[in-house]
Amino acid sequence: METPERLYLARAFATRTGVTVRALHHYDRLGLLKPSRRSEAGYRLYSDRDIARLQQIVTLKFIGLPLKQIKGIVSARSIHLIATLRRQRLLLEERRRQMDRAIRSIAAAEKVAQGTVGPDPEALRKVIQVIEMTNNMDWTKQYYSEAAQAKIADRATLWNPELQAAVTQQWSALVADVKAAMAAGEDPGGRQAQQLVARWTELVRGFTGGDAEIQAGLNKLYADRKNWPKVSFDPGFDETVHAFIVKAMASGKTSAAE
Amino acid sequence: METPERLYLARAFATRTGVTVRALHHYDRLGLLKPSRRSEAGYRLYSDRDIARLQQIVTLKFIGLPLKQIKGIVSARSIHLIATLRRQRLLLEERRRQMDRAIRSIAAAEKVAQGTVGPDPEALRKVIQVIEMTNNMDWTKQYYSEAAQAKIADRATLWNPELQAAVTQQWSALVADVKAAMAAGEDPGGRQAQQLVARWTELVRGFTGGDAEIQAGLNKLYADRKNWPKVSFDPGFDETVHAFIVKAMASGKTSAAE
DNA sequence: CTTCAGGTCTGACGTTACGTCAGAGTCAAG
DNA sequence: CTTGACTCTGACGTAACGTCAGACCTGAAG
Repeated sequence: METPERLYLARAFATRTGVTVRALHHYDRLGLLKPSRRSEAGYRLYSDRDIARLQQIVTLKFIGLPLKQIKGIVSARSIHLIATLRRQRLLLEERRRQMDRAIRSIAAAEKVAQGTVGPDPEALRKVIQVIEMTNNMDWTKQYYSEAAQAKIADRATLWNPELQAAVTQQWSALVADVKAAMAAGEDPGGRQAQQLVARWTELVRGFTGGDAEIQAGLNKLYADRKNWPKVSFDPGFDETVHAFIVKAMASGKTSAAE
Repeated sequence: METPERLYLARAFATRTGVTVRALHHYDRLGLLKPSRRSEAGYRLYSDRDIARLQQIVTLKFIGLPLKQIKGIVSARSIHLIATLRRQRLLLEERRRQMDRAIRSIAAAEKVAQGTVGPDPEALRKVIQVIEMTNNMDWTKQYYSEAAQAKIADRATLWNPELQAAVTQQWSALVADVKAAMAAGEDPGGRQAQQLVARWTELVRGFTGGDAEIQAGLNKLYADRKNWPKVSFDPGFDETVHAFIVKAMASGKTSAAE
């Protein structure tokens, strides 16, 4: 009989397919979806076949593919369809892990924020601390054994922003003192240096609680320092400082861990 | 003694804090982080205090806040810190659900794509089908009881893209026939109409498997049709078609479900 | 003193997927 | 003929920088 070629004007087509008219213009310009016809006046006329194509586009957009790739897939045959799907999944999974970390950090921050009263001169600082702390714990997790992780989580119950601030402060001070000692040409075996070592091991104990498993994880963590994300804690702590302490430890009788 | 006011040049400051020089320029222009001083030549000179501020910025960026909001938080006191955290968390959680759906869809698509051989004239179509199918199942989940969901998952094992294509095709054909019957002024009680009803109930049975719980969920789903996402399946299916079938069901003795 | 490598500055355009005007033409109805 | 409702194209805006490009600064080597 007759071809029931229904033609839709922009808005009709748009509402029927759930996109906006402007998006249709966009896809048109990109060559992603050109209407099968144009009216004399230049109006876009979409057919039912266009619906199918748009459907594909929308679906591929749903899984997060950029329009350029979508074009490659629906226009020509992209031999790499399977590879593309896989890459996209891995990419999304990575982002998801990232978001999980962010969400956990915020949740932790909300708890301490609830605790603070008044406006927030100090609240912000605490929130920042907690977010970084949570993120760091999340991030360093990979270096610890299951057992060590459990123990850390256990010890984490007695943690709070104030303590964190104090400890950070102590590390900064210690690092500064070590640098000063080095600048003064202090002997790694001397009494001065040994006192610094004592403060150092004391601070480390504050974190490990003297636990060997935690200490082992900490060593692995430090060994991989070149891969640390740049943003973390870090109170001026550098290679030379660490080297000095190690030397001082060796020359002293202190045989504590690295 | 003397103020140990260490000053960093752009690159030094950037590498030390893990951001790029260009990002520093950007934050400067936005008024988010202006270096405490400038050299005679106009070079940016960052101090240790700037480090602290940048640290805050980076941390807030980590939880996904836009720079504008970050500015509000670190510059003035944003009384809404707690509210901001909460909103941001909810937003991220929403996005995460969205991503989870996409990931599950891709995973399902990868399976069928593995199955297909050669290039992909047909593969794309299958992949699209599977993605939509998975997404729809994910989406419609909310309407079904736990028990119904289990049963659906059970029945889903005998599902495949070809079947899906065939069923979609049958629905389209049926809807077209119903429309034709209505246009012809067919009597809802007539034999023609009753045959249409039979086809209809048959197709519904194909999905429900005759299960009452699934049927109940399906009814809830349909009742909420005004909230359906525009993109889904939908073979031309509209209000008038449904009304005709309901009337035909009522006038016939067919007492099957709605 | 000149040159050269390497770092810095500002300004402008590119990116992603459209949203939001703005000015102008189209179309059916009153 | 005038509305009102659409449509079209072009241009600018968005977020957070990346990437030149052209010009300037600085310290060291020749």
